[in-house]
Amino acid sequence: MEETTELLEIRRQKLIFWQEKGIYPFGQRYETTHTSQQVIEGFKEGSEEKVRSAGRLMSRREHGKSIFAHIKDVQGKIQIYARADILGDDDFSLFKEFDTGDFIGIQGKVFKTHKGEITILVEKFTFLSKSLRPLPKEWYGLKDTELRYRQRYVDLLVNEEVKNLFITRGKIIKLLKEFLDKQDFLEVETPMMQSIPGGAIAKPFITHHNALGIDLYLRIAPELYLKRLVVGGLERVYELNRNFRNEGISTRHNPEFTMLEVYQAYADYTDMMRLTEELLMFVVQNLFGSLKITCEDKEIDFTPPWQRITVYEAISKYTGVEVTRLEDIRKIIDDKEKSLTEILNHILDNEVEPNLIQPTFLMDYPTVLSPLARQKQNNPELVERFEFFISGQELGNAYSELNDPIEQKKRFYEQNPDKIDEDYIEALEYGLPPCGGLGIGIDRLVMALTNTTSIREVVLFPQLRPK
RNA sequence: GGGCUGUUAGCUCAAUUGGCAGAGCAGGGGACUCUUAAUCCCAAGGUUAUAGGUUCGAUUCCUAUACAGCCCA
Repeated sequence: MEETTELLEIRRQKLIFWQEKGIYPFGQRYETTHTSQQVIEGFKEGSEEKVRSAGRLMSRREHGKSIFAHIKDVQGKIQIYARADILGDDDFSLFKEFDTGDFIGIQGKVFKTHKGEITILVEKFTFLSKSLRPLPKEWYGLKDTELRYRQRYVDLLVNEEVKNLFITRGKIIKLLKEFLDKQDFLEVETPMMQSIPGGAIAKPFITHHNALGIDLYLRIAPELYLKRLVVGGLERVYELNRNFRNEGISTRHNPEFTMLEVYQAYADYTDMMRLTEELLMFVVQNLFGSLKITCEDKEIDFTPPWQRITVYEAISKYTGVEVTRLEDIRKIIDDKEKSLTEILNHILDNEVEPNLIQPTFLMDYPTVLSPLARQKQNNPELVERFEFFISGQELGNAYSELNDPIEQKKRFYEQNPDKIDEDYIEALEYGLPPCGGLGIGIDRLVMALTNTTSIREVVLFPQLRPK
């Protein structure tokens, strides 16, 4: 697989050049005093402060006996200025051999150029690491989506907005945890390898444990384990981590995706609505300094209370057909081939959800769709459940948890008599307090908050077919 | 799974009706001590995704494959 092009060959030769000069071009630790932004923020006119900084050489402008260049660190870029009369002819000619992409450490005093850019005058430099491959020109960036996903490191390097998006993703996750931690929720970790994949309806990935001699499934949801913890007296828990579903890949689905699940004892789905509002309000306010953001040319206002509408009300509103019972949806689509749940999902996906632009709770789902949710006391056909939507996208799902082990077993049986998680039923038999549960799809939340339309843009290394 | 679109130099993009495959930047050589998409001069860089087919001649038309993107189920 040895790939040789002229460009790679030239860089290999540079490697040899440095070694012949007695410089090993894969250096060691380098102590810095300033990041790029600290240099800029700390600048005082006339102070001539000496700094040590390090970064990747991103551009170069050579003028005979002087060179302007930019080095880049995680915070940004800082201009550096090398002159033959400062470095001496030998070191200056060495400096000329740096390629864009190389990591260098520099030491020198800070000044402002005639054009007003804060710049480090290079008095000493250290080779930190050689780049053996050419970088795409930053000006044009890297646009080829396939290359961007396969070589995300290059994407991050040359596309500033991509780097910023993933920094934002990190902030969102930090803020979510910060809010929940303040509310006394305990972050926990439950098995990703499960012998019965529960908590959702989806095809799991199968793996094998050699020592135990059994097949295991990568989890499709952590739900049943988190509720076991509430049985065990951990009254407020959350887990924010990966789920795996062996299904199609699309702009909204990656086989592994990140989910936040929260459980709160003695609460119900109305508490989960308030929790959702407060949680997202906290995140959005801290991230943007406002509760209003622009997403796909539309202003989204996170100010609570959000719209609350039942599933049947929403269907009636958006199709114009009065629906009060599940069977009524056959008045909208009369397809004998399709089950009621198929028709319902079709109507919700196509007629209802695209209209839910402002944050909206769509509530009170039919019981047949929700085997883990508690029925409404005045109507056992419906459960206390909501999904919430922003920009027409489903971002989360919540319910008053079903804590009746007998009813739960019955519902599992109706769903699939061959795969009943008896241990979970047994846990419920010990007693699950009334409990509200909430799940939020983190990738989709990040998409909504960063105005992105493909999940691959918010996952660092999206799944692709190997080349 | 189905449909549509794309794949040309390291990167970003051209190429007329089927008629010598081009540019900018990067990279190489040279000039230049305040540039910042530096500038100026010179030279180079290609199995047009892959495999076939039609044709005197294919980046261009056809078939298949691979990968990707968008839409649909």
